[in-house]
Amino acid sequence: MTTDTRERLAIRRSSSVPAYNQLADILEQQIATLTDEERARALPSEGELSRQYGLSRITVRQALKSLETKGLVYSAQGRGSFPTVPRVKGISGFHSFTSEVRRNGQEPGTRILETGEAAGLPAVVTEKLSVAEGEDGPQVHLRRLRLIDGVPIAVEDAWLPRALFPNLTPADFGDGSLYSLLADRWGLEPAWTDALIEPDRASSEVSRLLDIEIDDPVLVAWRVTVTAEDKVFERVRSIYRPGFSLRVARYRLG
Amino acid sequence: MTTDTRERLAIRRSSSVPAYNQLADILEQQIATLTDEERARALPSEGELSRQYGLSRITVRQALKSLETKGLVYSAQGRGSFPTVPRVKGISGFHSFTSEVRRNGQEPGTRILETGEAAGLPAVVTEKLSVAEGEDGPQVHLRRLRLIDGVPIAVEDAWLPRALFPNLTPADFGDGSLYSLLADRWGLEPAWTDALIEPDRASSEVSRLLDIEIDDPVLVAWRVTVTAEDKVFERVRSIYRPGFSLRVARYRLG
DNA sequence: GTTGACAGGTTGTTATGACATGCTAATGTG
DNA sequence: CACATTAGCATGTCATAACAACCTGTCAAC
Repeated sequence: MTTDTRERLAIRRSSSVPAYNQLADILEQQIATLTDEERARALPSEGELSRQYGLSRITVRQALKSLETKGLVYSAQGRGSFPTVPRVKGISGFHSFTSEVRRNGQEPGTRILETGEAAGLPAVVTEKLSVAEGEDGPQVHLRRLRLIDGVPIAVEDAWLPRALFPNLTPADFGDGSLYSLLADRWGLEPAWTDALIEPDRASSEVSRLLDIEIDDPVLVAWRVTVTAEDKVFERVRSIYRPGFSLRVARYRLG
Repeated sequence: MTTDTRERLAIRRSSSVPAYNQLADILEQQIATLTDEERARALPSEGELSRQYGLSRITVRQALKSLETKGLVYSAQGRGSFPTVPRVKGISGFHSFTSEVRRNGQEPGTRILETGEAAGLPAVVTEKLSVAEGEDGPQVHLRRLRLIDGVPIAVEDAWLPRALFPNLTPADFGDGSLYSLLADRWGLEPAWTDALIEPDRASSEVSRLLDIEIDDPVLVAWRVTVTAEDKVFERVRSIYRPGFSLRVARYRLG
């Protein structure tokens, strides 16, 4: 197996994708297919990878560093680099709902409840997410119901700043992934999110949408998502049904 | 001011602290004292910093990269590096409760409710945090009530693996910061955390401790914290009172 | 059998150098 | 004045090199 498989996983120097990114992708995929016993062993050493892929050690380290930042591996001086152990399962409210539910082996669903435009953000949003005066402005609004295997899981209100997405219209909100659309048309991707999570009781409207009782305990998440260049991408309020667990995986401390 | 101040903030090459860490600390502190207008401007360029501190560009980049990983700055090719904008306020359930409440300008309090030892983790914990068979083992248990300005905020159950903290006894749980103790005695620090957050109703016991009504909506957080080398540091269940917002700041996506 | 020194392998830190790529503002041209 | 070009500066990528710090297993000495 080895030689043949490895040949296909070579770094393309002509590609516009940096070599360290290509290597990181290769390693990430290899790690994903490891058995539990193999995960306990060290990855090939930096020198080994350097030789195998014909890259300098600096480039190899850059690839490993990016995997470490993602929380996929850790390095121990004198010992080597090792895959980390995934510690929680479940759905995160932070990444793409659709792809995450699907990766979890379940069927995601989305129903658009309402779309529109607004001159600014509602007061609750500016308060919860401490939006500064100058940061407000025209928004595109989107209200969706999220489902897993047909069961309503959350009511989501999203506000997208018109300034960042000039030609975006409510008509663009189709079946496809919203994030994919925004990445394709404007080349913008979410990189970070800040959130506030609080307990609350279901209002009559929410109870109707989520098919639960009024006053049932729900979880409310207020999020602001920014790009790598710290531009606000969207602001979201999500209301999750009781019994649903929000997953916060690989959160960096310190 | 300039010359004098900058002289004191020099990199000590004899120190055991790496130069890039020293520079990162200097920059982090400088950023913290910037006015809003100054925060909109770029930091000194890599070449500038390189000259100012007598470091190679690689070392400067390493410092900037670590600040970027923390979410404090971002870099834009062709333009420079810039401080990011803090987007949410509040208390995080993930870092040191004491220091975070204090930084927020409030007075933290902790009351130890119960300490003890156990042969293993309770079933709820192993289930929620999907603990593997071999990963269980003797634990030191600690139950605390957390307060802010005298108001009870959360009931926290923490389980620390005996294997990682050999000589730890319930008697060690004093007034001081638990994290500081663990760092001093065993040289271990939390680096990552995985969490599940879910809504629930207050039980009679919780309602008594938090001084709320039975069935009030509360927020339950299940967390497992690991060191940089992916060793389980502690597992915690926290139950937060209604009205309290859990902050998840600078969570990396993608 | 236990201990200690040591060799060899591993990651960590730092330097120098070169070129690629992207942005901005000045310059020049119509 | 409006617009295209361009020089200069910023970060991004990648190579080579050297030494430090740390860990593990081997082997000799006790």
